[in-house]
Amino acid sequence: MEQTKMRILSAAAKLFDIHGYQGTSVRKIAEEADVNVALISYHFQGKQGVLETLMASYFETLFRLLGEQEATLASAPVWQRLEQVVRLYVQFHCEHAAITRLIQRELSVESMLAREVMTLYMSRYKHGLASVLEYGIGTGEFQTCSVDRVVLGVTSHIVYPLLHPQMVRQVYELEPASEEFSDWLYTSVLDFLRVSLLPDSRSSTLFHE
Amino acid sequence: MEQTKMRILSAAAKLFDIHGYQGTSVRKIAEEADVNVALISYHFQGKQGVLETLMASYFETLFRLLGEQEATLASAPVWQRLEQVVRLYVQFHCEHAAITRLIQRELSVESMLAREVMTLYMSRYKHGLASVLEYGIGTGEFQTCSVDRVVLGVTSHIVYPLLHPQMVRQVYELEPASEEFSDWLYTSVLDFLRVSLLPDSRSSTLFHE
DNA sequence: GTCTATAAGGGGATAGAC
DNA sequence: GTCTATCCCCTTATAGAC
Repeated sequence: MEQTKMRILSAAAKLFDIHGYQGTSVRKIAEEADVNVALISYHFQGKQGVLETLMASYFETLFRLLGEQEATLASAPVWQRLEQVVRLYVQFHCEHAAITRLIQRELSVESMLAREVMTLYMSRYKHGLASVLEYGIGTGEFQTCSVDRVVLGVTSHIVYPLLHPQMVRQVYELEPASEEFSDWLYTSVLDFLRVSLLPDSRSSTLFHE
Repeated sequence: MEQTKMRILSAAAKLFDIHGYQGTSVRKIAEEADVNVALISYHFQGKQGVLETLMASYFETLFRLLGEQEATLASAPVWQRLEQVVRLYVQFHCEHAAITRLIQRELSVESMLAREVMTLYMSRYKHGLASVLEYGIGTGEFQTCSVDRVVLGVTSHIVYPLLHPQMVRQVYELEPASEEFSDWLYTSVLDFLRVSLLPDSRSSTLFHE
């Protein structure tokens, strides 16, 4: 049943986030989902299938949202488009913090199981931001700079705090899942982009080749 | 024997980095170290003891280096002290990239084994950077800002690329272990700090409360 | 300090009944 | 689609010989 698959995915997302992928057994997932163990293999061909399904659905959702936005903003001024893309990235990561954490963590394991699947997703993931930056540089509205490095800077800013929610709670006294946190992150990243991309900025070699 | 302990620690650091802590078995560590399995329990009271020893030695080394630097630079101008502290952090993280990756990854697991041990280390870890910033703000040489947020920004910048060495290789065409990468990271972080801390910067709300 | 042998348990996956 | 029972492998840790 479709409901069973959803229960398994929810339970797995929760436990993978708390204990890590390797630290979670299919038995624990079944228990948390209140579902028989064998159903995990039946519906997802095993534990790795659950992970891959989670990742796929995460990225497909992000790409769908990016596509929808692209359609409505295609002719808007480039800075406004950048603002909207950044807002989408920040909100998406915050809303799906647990899976973001899971993906980023597993991605840092060199012998990751689903590495081939991931490289494809990551390339489209980067392109969502990079394409707007490249367009702005092309029209001369943005300073010439290394797009790759700016994208890495933005990603670091957004993702790193999500990787350590307990630190964010202590240091920021902000709930990582809250709207305040999301808003603050959005403002920070835009400031960073302003400094990196807009001319009339004071002399800085930041992210410029 | 002391050599045996070192062989185990080296092997464990390598395998934990490649496969993750949970993904590495004591048998594989023993094999990689060319040492009998039982010696891991004998010398480190089990697998977790190896992890804790690695983490402890990592932080003790960093804190010792910070202390030595503090002693020689105590009376230097604050911006120069900041430069030296940042250089130390960047170089240290790059030189010990594998253990940095391991620690940051395991730290993002909510049910991490050695969490109590870690919180103590992390507080001193942050203080190394924060103390210089606070001093500079106190003398009025740095703009008033949220020290915690600047420290998080710096940490994100340094650590995130190290978490994804394969991405760095593709995107930057730089070897994450190389001196060029370390130098670039140093320059980037200093630029970031200049924008965040020094007055006469163009209007930016970045990291200011 | 080092080794062998073994204990005691948990892991993922599946065959076959319903 | 769901469940039970089971297989087989690998895990960590340790007792006891050397």
